[in-house]
Amino acid sequence: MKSFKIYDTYTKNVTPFSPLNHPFVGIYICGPTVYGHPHLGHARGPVVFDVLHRYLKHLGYKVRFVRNVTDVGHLVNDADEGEDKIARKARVEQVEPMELAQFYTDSYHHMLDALNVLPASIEPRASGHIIEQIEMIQTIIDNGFAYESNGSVYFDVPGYSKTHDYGKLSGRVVEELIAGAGNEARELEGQDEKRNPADFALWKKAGPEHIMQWNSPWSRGFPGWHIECSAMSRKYLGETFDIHGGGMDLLFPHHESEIAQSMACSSHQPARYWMHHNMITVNGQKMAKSLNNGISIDEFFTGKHPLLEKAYSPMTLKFFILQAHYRGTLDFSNSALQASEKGFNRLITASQTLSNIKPSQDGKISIDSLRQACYDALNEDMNTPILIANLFEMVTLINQIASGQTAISEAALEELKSVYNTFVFDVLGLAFEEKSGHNDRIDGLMQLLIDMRNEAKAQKNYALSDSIRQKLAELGFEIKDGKEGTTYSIL
RNA sequence: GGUCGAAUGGCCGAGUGGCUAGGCAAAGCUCUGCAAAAGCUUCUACAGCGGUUCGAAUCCGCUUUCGACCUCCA
Repeated sequence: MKSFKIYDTYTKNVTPFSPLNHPFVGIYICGPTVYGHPHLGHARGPVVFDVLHRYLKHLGYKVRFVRNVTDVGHLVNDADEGEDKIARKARVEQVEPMELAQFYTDSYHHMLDALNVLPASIEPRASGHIIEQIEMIQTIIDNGFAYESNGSVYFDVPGYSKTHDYGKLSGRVVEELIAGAGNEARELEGQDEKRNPADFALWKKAGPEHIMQWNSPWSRGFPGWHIECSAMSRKYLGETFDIHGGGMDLLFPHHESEIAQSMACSSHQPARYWMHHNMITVNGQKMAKSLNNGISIDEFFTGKHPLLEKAYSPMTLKFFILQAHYRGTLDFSNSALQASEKGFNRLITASQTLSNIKPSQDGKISIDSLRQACYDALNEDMNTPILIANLFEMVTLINQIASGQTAISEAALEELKSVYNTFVFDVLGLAFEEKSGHNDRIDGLMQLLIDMRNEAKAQKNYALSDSIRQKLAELGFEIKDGKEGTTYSIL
């Protein structure tokens, strides 16, 4: 059996995964900045890393999964100048900053619940770790890698890069960053506080317009962009932990700076593996606020957006995401979503079919190779599309058995049930969707109608039987006549 | 402008040198009172031009088109 391998962005190789302290695995994922409702693109990271979380658990690891909530520190403008994003929005909406952060954190959690994402072991907030951030900044200053300037503290990139490789993760050339390459066309405010344009803020002195501010040795202010993740991952996972994940757009400067901060603080690489998922695009372009092409999660689930032909369910979205490899871009389109919707239904219906299958003495089917193919797919850098392809092979097998075209032994059937349900529900984290609500009373009611229709059929009263079928279809119930009897599903 | 990446059948999307996924859509057949569901079958693609090789979607070069990052971003 192949071992679990993941693509490490830092070394740019697919490398075998082995945890620092077997069987424990520490994972840190950069969570959302809670200044707005989540959009479609925000769903990808949680879904991708949920599979990682679930698969590692399935493999027997004890996982501590940390996902932060950024409720301070991200600025509206570049160059470390400008208002805190959250504070700005709070002023606009006339509410407490923390009220706003809570509101959008809840919104984010609603999305996670809908997508059946496992809860994080720890979900730290940046605003709750100001002390840790200040301590870390002080250590970096003491170590000579940061300097104070007018109440703010900046990381000394040129100084750091004399002895360290700033830019390795994101493929930047540090000399060009130091020279300010790419900044020529931009008007950057407050660069005079910095010794070098490549330097980034660890602490910012707050002006009176900043609602969120804290005391520090340097000024009353707020922490910089990147220090929160370094401080919180360090606190909960240690100076070095196993996997750090996030979107590819965080590669630079966020993750690059995290590495620098950790190295400057403790001479340790923060993460042993860096995993980055790609973006969801709309018409080939990244979904982003600035492009005004964002579809909020709520709009997606209700279908209320000009780009949407209809509403799509959370599981359709999850399945859509999992049908592509996490490192490739994934382009949104209605036809692709509708294909995913049908594919997901096929997969989930097969699970129900499977539970009704009867084993046979002369069954010759073996699913050993299919099971192995499932593990191989995930072991090879979490290739969920190949895993799903293998699951569909099982679906065909399940349907063949159910229609009597082939037979399966009791032992093989148990194995098939175990493998299929494990991967569909436990590892991929897909779930039945209670559209109108399957329950005992509906089931009983439906059985009554099915019996009545079958009686009509037996009496060749097709007008009545077709009428029952038609009326049920109009109500969203699909009647399926199989060899083993009649079943129904809710559309 | 710099750095990096992508181009696969009607659509989505795997696949890194020979065995050429999977889903959706389409067509035919089986089953069915008729349907639906399900099964079987068919549709065999790799942007273009060169090169390497016995053999290339896969490696190399060039061209074209597109994208990401370089600024908050999942």
